[in-house]
Amino acid sequence: MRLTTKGRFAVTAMIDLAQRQANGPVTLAGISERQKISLSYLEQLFGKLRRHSIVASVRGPGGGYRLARAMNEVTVADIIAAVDEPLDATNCGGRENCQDEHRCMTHDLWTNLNKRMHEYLASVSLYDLVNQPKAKAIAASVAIDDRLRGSRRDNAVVSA
Amino acid sequence: MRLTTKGRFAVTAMIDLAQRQANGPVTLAGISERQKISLSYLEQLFGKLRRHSIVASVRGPGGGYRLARAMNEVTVADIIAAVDEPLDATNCGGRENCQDEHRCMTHDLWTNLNKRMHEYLASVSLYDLVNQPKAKAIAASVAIDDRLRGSRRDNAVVSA
DNA sequence: CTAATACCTGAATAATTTAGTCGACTATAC
DNA sequence: GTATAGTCGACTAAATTATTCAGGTATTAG
Repeated sequence: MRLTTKGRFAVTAMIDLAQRQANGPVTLAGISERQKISLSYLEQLFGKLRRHSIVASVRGPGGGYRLARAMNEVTVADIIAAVDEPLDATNCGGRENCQDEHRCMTHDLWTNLNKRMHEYLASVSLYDLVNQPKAKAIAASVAIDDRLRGSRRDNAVVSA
Repeated sequence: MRLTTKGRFAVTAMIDLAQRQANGPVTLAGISERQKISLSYLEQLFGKLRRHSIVASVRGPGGGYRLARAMNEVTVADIIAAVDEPLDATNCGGRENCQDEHRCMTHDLWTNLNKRMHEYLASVSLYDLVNQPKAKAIAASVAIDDRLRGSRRDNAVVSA
């Protein structure tokens, strides 16, 4: 699981779409203008989102894109996975010779963190983002945090 | 907050360091060989980690790197922030003209998700990663269990 | 039917980031 | 003094990200 500016564009565009689809299909031209993302880049991203059945297209005048499922059925993980395709199988993709004990151990630890990240992003839906009662959002993240043992929780900073 | 292969290299290297530092300073050459990361790339990464006071260096023969703080005082967010520097201030970095109502709203929603991501990564320390229940042993026993019971585990892909 | 709209596709390319390489230098242990 | 190992800077190759261009196709309006 990677989290890059590309995924950020996709999530931002999807939030825009989710917010506006009530009035019918949303055009990429509109998203492009509102979110300042180049139209062709959006076309590439939405091509992938469509092929992953996250959005559906309506062609012709008055057309555009709409969500293919309910808002709470679309997670941030779905969006990022659709757009980042290459799914980056870890270095030693399962069967590569992990001769060194320690090498394999580190590898396991990393993939485990990766898995947790994925679970977290899969727990946040488009619905959560758009209908964000702030208390709810915090409660959700705390619930996730509680599943971790012995971790530090004091440093805030959040300059992400 | 970005999560790229660069951050992955840094986290992997830090896990390796954390596991081995009990025997004294750990050399980059060793990490390079074990984790298959080019030495010079590690030098770049550890230069940043050192300048962020996450690791400390010991020069000369027998030297290497050690953690600058206790394992549970170093979070994944710390590591990634140190290595990914540019801290990617969101498009409209606070004071850019957010004339369109909707534009600003989407922006807020995005930064909120970003913040939660950061909080999550800040809740996972190096200690958590290194001292987690041995995935390997568990995986092995589960595999045996499956053969005995003939049960089917839907392997949930997670190929993040 | 025609024209306008908007999705769809692929290719070329610029910009940026990632990753690796090289060469010279500094501190320290022995 | 010599070998070890970090430190620094600059250069380069490869990959990814983002944009632009140049065509298409499906659908609606008139």
